[in-house]
Amino acid sequence: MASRTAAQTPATTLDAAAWIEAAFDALAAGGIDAVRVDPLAKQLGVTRGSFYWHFADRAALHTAMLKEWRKRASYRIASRIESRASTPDERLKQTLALPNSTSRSKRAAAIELAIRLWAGRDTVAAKAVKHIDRVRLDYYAKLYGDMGFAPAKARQQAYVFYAALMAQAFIVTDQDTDVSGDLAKMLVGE
Amino acid sequence: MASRTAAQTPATTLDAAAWIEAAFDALAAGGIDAVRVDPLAKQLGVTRGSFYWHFADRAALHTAMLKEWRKRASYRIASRIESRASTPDERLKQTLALPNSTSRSKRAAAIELAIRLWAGRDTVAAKAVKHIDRVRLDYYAKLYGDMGFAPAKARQQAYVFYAALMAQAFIVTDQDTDVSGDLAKMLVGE
DNA sequence: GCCTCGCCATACACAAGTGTATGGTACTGC
DNA sequence: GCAGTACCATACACTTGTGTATGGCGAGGC
Repeated sequence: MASRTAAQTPATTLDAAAWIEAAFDALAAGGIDAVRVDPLAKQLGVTRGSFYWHFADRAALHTAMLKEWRKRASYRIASRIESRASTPDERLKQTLALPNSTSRSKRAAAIELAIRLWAGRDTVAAKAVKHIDRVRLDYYAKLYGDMGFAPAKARQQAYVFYAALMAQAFIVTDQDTDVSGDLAKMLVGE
Repeated sequence: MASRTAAQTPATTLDAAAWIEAAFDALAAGGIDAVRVDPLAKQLGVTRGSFYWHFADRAALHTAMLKEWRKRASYRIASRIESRASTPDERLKQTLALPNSTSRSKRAAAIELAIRLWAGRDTVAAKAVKHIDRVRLDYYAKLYGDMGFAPAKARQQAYVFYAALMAQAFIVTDQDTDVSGDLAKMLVGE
């Protein structure tokens, strides 16, 4: 639908990926209802004619966003599983130590929020969230299992770990009290 | 602005509180951008004429919602502090055991999500979230302190507790795996 | 029994967004 | 060098929402 003959993109033209990227910006800013064709076109410097070339309608963009989100979230986990470079507890600590004050991380947090709110009224979005949550929880549980925890206990630890990780994105503390280090000791270092 | 001569409400007429309540429904369903005058009027069975009697404009409703949310969230914590009926660990367990599958709890969770997403672009909403998060964290930290934890450790425990509590509302697990009991043992019962 | 006032309906002008139809342009392969 | 095609602009009809201005209607006060 949006594949040129060669793999080149002349930088003057747009492809579906550019629309999706701008759509994620809008999603982070104002939820799924803010993902509108006209504002996106203005931000991209084109008209709606471009959009309706790449997508059938607004709903098509929304489903494409969900697909892309699933792909990225799954890929991120998969690539961590592949890179057998460190011990499981170090991996958990590294995950907790991910920056969460940059604009990039704030965008990701807002996207997580928006998609979860979206999932409240859209079954497709709900399925995507449920799937990704399972992938992540399975991964964390596996790491805790590798650390020696029994399966049931590892799952509980994974849940609390995941909760703390998400909370860093959602809970607004005073001056970003550096809890990541404390959390690492509590949840991993023991 | 919306006070009758007597405190009676003839049940045929509306007051600002009814609008705010419907606004929270819309907020839970679709975020702050879904809080629109016309759809609210249709749901309430009246026209916009009623709305612009009680509120100056749409922004006035939004600020009233924030004020109401702050009031309720603060009141909930305050009333728990007042009711010195049980031990701190039992209070924490009771908080974790709150139902989270009912439509009422799902609405509350969606409101939390929507307001936090809203806070990303509205400074007033951000202040409200920051304030409520501090109130809640202070309360949980106080309970952990009463349990014997040192202040710093109590704050960390409170953070993880709050994170797990919020995660129950945000994370979508398979068949509502009953983690609340396990969490209580992990986070409170030791 | 009128008169005020709280409350809501109606009507209007305006803005923003959707989808569609159609035309234009630049690059492609042959 | 020409036809085809990928990509985008333009114009149109339609829908939804905002705010405002004004009119109506019922319940009490005097």
